[in-house]
Amino acid sequence: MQTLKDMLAASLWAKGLTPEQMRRVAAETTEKAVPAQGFVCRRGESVQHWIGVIDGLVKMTNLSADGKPTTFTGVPNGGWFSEGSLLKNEPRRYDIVALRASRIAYMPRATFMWLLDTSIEFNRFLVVQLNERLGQFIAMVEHDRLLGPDARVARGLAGMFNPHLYPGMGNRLEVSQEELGYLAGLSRQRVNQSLKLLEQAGLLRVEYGGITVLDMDGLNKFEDS
DNA sequence: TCATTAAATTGTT
DNA sequence: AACAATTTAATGA
Repeated sequence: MQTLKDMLAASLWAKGLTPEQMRRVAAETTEKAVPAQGFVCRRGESVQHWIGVIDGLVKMTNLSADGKPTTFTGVPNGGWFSEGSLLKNEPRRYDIVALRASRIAYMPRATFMWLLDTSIEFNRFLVVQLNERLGQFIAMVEHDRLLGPDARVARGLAGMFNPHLYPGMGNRLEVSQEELGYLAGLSRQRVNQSLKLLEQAGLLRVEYGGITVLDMDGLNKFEDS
């Protein structure tokens, strides 16, 4: 559990800001508690905020025509998202749902645009963030088609520890196996099997209410068929 | 602080 | 999907 101020201070993009810039950001960014399974924001809404996860875990998800939910990625503590839709000024394409009770930071569009206009550092950060995100999604398409369930769990987990997108993550992720199932698109039972396999491979440790990553590199390289 | 109970999560079928 | 086992959190003595 951390405060909005802590989170801002820990965010990479905030490091290059002047004290005045920092003050404005802190003053205009609001915080909201979202219960588990609650909507952080909905598909179709016009995008008015850049959104950060102060504490908790959210997923970017969508419903296919036949009602099957598809989760694209999870965003843990310290992650910011929505810059793409903000820049394009289009309606939001995905539902953002809290996987557990979370506290969310909302930076108004005006503040975001102002940072974009005044801070070189902020622009630099965004370029890196967009590039990382692009890589993440490309990799995800690849994985969904080429890798088996065990590897998908492995890569999905590894993706949540991306230091560019989600700085300051420890090596422990507090997420139930059920939640991992939502993220990987697998049943809880299958996730349970996968986690055991990965544990036997020495890549992570399965714990009550979460997992601890032991070998990030190994997770990224894990393959099966 | 310890014991009991309820709730959440895991492991297995 | 259902069930049992396990862990944590909450309660009260």
